[in-house]
Amino acid sequence: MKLTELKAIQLAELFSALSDTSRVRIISILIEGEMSVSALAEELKMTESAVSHQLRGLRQMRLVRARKSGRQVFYTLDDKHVIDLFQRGLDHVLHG
Amino acid sequence: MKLTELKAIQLAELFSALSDTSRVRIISILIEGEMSVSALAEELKMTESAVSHQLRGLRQMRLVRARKSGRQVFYTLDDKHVIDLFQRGLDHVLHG
DNA sequence: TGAATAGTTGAGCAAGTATTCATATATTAT
DNA sequence: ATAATATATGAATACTTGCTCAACTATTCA
Repeated sequence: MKLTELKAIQLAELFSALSDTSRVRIISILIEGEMSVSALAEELKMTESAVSHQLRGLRQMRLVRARKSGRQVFYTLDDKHVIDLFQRGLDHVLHG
Repeated sequence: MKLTELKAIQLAELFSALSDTSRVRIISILIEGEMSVSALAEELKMTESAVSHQLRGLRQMRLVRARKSGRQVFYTLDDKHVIDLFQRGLDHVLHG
């Protein structure tokens, strides 16, 4: 197939977005709908700081979008392609 | 969606398999057909040791299978689901 | 048998990453 | 204005990971 080095890097980066347990859990929750940082933190039993750090990464990868409302920030999923990959990966894990 | 911790870990591990440039390049070559370690190493301009280390990981994840012939070892792809994920990821990278 | 070839493996190192902690910013409430 | 709340961020730390190097096994060739 002979990928260029650039394409190989981009592909690895794409999958890296989903290669961490915390990010996987964040995404699995956001599939239900938008949620604030503190609500995510409570759900995940993680500190708000740790969640915020991961959300920054997901933001930079354009996987989530932030909406500010008062002093809260609500996050939603923003990349249909990656979410589709996520669902397919999940199918694989759940049934064969 | 509320994944169990175990499922989240398994999903992250699945995507981790494809989250490194070297592994992506190895898989992209093996899509064409089986290849020996040294041939892979030459194609990828990597040492045989580095390739062998990555192949071990891919073997443990059941992504590739090894076939020994004389003193050579030929590797082929072994997990259709993950290869399907790979192709979808590639589509995403190649066209939008 | 001895030398050469193909691959594997473990140790060690360098680079990357996720979390915590402390601090900073922004918004709301009193 | 002050205090409290929600989030973001930088530095430090602990952990992970991919590579190199050296040593090892297995196979073929002379």
